Amino acid sequence: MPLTRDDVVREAVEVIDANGLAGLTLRGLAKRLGVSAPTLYWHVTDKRHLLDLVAENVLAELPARRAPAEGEPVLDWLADGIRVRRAALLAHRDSVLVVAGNRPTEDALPEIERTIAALVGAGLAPGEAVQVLTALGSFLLGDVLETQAALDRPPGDVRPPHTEYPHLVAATEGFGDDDERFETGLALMLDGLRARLATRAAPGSAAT
Amino acid sequence: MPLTRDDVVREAVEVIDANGLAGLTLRGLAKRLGVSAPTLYWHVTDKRHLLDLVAENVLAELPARRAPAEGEPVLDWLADGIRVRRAALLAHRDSVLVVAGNRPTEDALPEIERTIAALVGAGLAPGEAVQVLTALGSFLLGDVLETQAALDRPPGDVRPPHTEYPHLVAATEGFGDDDERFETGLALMLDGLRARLATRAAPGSAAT
DNA sequence: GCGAGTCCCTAACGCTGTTAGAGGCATGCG
DNA sequence: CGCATGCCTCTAACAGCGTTAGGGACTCGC
Repeated sequence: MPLTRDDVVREAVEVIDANGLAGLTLRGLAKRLGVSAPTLYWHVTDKRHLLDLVAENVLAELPARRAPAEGEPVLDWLADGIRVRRAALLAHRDSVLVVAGNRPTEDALPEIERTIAALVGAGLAPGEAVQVLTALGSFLLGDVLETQAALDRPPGDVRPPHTEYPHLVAATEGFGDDDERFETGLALMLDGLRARLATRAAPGSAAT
Repeated sequence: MPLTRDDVVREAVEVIDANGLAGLTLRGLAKRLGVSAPTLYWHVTDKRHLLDLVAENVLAELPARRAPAEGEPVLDWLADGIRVRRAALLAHRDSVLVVAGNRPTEDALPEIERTIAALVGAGLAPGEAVQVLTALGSFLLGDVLETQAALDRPPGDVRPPHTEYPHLVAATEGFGDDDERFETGLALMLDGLRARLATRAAPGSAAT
């Protein structure tokens, strides 16, 4: 059975997961597939193209998203979607470097539309809803980027405690892990959003 | 006058600004400096090392930060610091790719200490303060990453409007520019932080 | 005068993405 | 049956990359 494009993409994902994005070479990938390097150019136009397909493949792992359930708070539903995305990104090494810069794929549009609809339904202006959604996306991207970057450089990263910085020392103790740090940031944004929605839905409970 | 390490780093920054990180090659950089490629290894141990120095150089452009003025709201002061950082990152192409993964430099510590101190003074636990600060940093990084990635891929990026997605269409109209999008996200996080501080400073104005 | 240190050079190695061009192998058509 | 057409793969090779080996000037302190 001949090699398919999907075989190539899947193997590329495995290589990246194992060796990082920098560890992905066409020759190495070809060898793993039992094929010579130029052969890959029959299945894929470019390395850049291959990476686009890899990004698509990673994002396609996201489970299809349900609409918010009846009576379910919109913000809870929103937070859940972000957590799912974060998990998907964290599941693949260097995922941010691969995914960043990709405009949303055609088939991601329905979900974006649905999410914006939910936010508009909650009281946001359409443009505002997109801004809020993008901001959440930026935070997600930055968080995963830092988390994965920290994983790449662990050797001897312990710094001698500087007693001259008392707050910093105190902080490193009650800091928590990556998930906790993420949840703190997410809570911040959602709380801000909640406050904003409150001023929209009930503009003073008296005026207008 | 012989070449100095600073000459090399400064020229590297210029090359990245002009041609992007991928456009930086040691041979090209050497030619611009009127020198052969291996000569660079006299001034710098590695390309990786050079990039570390570039990152340091970019971050060093940040103006020394003052402590919050008497009576100045801490959150305003905090927001200002973030805006300054964003401007510095946006001023250099691919800055996120260069800077990401660098643990804070030794001489960034005093400022971090000062910021944490301000947040703790406002009512946060030390660990919490670091989490909040990191979250703001993640958002900043993600925002700049997306902004710069969008700049790298502008050719024919206009998508035909899909009338099947009414909210999306409505949203693209009132969307605003990059700065506005950033300010929306920043406001979200700061509002969330404000709400959190309110519960700390005055824990119920009745209980406890 | 001379060793040490500084700053630069040419030559070359192994790797990368990528192209040129050819060949085998199945299928469908005359 | 013979033959052409697509599919899938190959070897050979190119230019460019980061990097190393080794050497050669030129300046300083002794």
